[in-house]
Amino acid sequence: MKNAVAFLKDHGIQPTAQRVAIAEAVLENTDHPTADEILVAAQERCSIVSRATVYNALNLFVEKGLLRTQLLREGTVVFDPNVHSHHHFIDETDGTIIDIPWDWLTVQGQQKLKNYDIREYQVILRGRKKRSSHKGG
Amino acid sequence: MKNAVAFLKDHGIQPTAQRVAIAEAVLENTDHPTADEILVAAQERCSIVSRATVYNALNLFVEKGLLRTQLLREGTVVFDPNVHSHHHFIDETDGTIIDIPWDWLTVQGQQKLKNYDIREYQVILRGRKKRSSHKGG
DNA sequence: CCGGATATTAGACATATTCTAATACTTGAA
DNA sequence: TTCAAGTATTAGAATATGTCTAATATCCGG
Repeated sequence: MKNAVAFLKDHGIQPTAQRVAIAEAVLENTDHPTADEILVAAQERCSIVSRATVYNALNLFVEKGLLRTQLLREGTVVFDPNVHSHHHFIDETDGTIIDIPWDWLTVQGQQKLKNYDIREYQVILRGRKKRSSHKGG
Repeated sequence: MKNAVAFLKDHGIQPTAQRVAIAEAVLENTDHPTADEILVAAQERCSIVSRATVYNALNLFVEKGLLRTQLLREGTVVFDPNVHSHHHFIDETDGTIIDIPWDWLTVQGQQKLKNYDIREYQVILRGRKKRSSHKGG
């Protein structure tokens, strides 16, 4: 996040020190962090940020379209700065969540669902990431 | 659930009065209830059932393969007596969760995911159920 | 009926999230 | 700079889901 201040302003969000720290902690984070993980990262970054402020800011960011929540972990919501359509893979060994590009997968058969107005969908896959032999992973 | 007692026995579960009430409350319930909803339904059914027993029994049923948990609602797990592969549609107006048969949808492109061992997957769709004009729904 | 294994229970505990009400900051105008 | 109004932050209380504990109750084979 090169310019979190401008990014927040562009979305009509007053860029306070706390919000900038929270934005920097989450907006380029592809690890699907929880609110608590974002709290820790934001506190490391610059200022004294309270838990309530992290929740307030995250909910505001979601409302303003900077973030989306995803139901991918038991007991807690995770935050995803990728607000475009995509799929998710969950590694069962350690719970790692990985974004899967939208165009890697095609879902066919939606004409069967003619009684439903589908606004969005995603494929959620579970399994294990293979360790590739010659490249890092 | 015509014979919850036999069903529990078949799965190696001692069929106490509480467990039978819980089984009857959840095993033919396609509404994807939460633990708390199951507690209420079980209490209506027959006996004094405590919250702890509901959680104990539900976790046991999951372990023994009678139920599966699904992450489809914020803040709480839901229980699904359909333990076979299927998809889910979530009605955004009221949160209703509807099972979608496995063979209605086909997911293509999994060769792109050659670095992942996929154990299972499902499509999660969100939108609104249309009211069909000549049939109930 | 006895005793050991198993099941149930209330309430304590842990955690995630929201609410409340007080305090602090920001901003624009005088 | 100072003021006031609006906005943001905060600690801690409140709520909700779920687990744990330790005491009690039930079940079942002998």
